[in-house]
Amino acid sequence: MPQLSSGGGDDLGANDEMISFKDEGEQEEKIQENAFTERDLADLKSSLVNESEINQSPNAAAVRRGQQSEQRGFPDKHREHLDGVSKQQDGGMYKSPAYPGYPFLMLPDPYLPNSSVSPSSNKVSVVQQSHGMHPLTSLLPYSNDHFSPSPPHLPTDMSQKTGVHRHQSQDLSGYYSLPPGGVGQITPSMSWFPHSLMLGTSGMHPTGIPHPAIVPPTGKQDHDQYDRGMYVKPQEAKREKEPKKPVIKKPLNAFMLYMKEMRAKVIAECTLKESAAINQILGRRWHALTREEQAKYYELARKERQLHMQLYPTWSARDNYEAGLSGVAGEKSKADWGKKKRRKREKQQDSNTDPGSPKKCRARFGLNQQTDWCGPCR
DNA sequence: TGTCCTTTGAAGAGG
DNA sequence: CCTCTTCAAAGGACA
Repeated sequence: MPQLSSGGGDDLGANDEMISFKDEGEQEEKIQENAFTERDLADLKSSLVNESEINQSPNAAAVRRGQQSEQRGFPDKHREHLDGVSKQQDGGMYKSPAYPGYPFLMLPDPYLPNSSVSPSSNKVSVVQQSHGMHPLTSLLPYSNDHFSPSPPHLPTDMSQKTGVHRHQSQDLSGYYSLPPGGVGQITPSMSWFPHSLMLGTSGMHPTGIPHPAIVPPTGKQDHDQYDRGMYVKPQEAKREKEPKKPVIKKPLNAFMLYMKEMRAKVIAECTLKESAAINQILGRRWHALTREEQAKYYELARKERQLHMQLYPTWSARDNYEAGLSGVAGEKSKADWGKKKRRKREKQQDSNTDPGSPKKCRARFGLNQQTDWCGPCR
């Protein structure tokens, strides 16, 4: 139980990860530049990044405009910020409006179909609705009962914060989607409540909790049929009559939360729809965020994990390793999982022999021994 | 129809 | 303990 055992130390992420985080940011950026030969896309991406820098965090933008070099310093910054957040939690973390697009808890009611409030801009809300849900609907609480407005494990000042943390009770939410029309069923025994207030009264517990993380083990468990398991297409309604084990999905990490919120905005801005490209943009934007801005997501992710753990104390990420791709716990799925695993390993090996696998060399030798890296990686 | 792509972070497995 | 792998979201692209 790393999350719990680490308690407050868990905070916003492991420090050691931040090291790799730094590497990624630096190296991947270069990779991306090379990988994306399509000029327009590259331009679009860079423009988006710049734009986001300008809009969201002028400071970060200024720094970043110097580009990659500053990213080398980011990890330190980030590490600092993590420490700072975990120990201080205030340090301006939410004091600055530097990130106006983060009113997670400023939403009057994300479930209101025509809610005009959007996380970042008005135009985004349109897109969000087109996605069938408000990106921030995922931030609605599983149940307020599971968390007091000011959980003891959190710094006390967190609950005293204005803005985001002023709504701590809502903040302590699940980040699983809850589309407006998603009063659908998760499983025959589960119903989903469209409004967070309804969740608030719940005695939702692992046995019968309609939790957004729970999705039916369909062949394709996530994308199509369910958005975080929350809505059911007509055909799915039939399928779900068959008793199946619900699949509890992993809690979203900080970056995933960020992606969920910002994806619609990026899509709206650039009309790109390809997730791979969008994710690249989001990845760069993520790096462009100030530590305070990132801290919000780390904090949310931490709460998400804690809540997830409270709701599903017996759940383990390993469950989904094995339940795997099909979401069906069984021999077949295990076999499929093995196949995929094998495929990925093959790919890894290929990329190993293949020039240009920076991650490999970086992971193997570390940043400080770049002299040991192969040429392309260097 | 299923998988890949692409991102970061968390967590589990294995050496 | 460290490294590697998988999964989480997303939707177009592709075999």
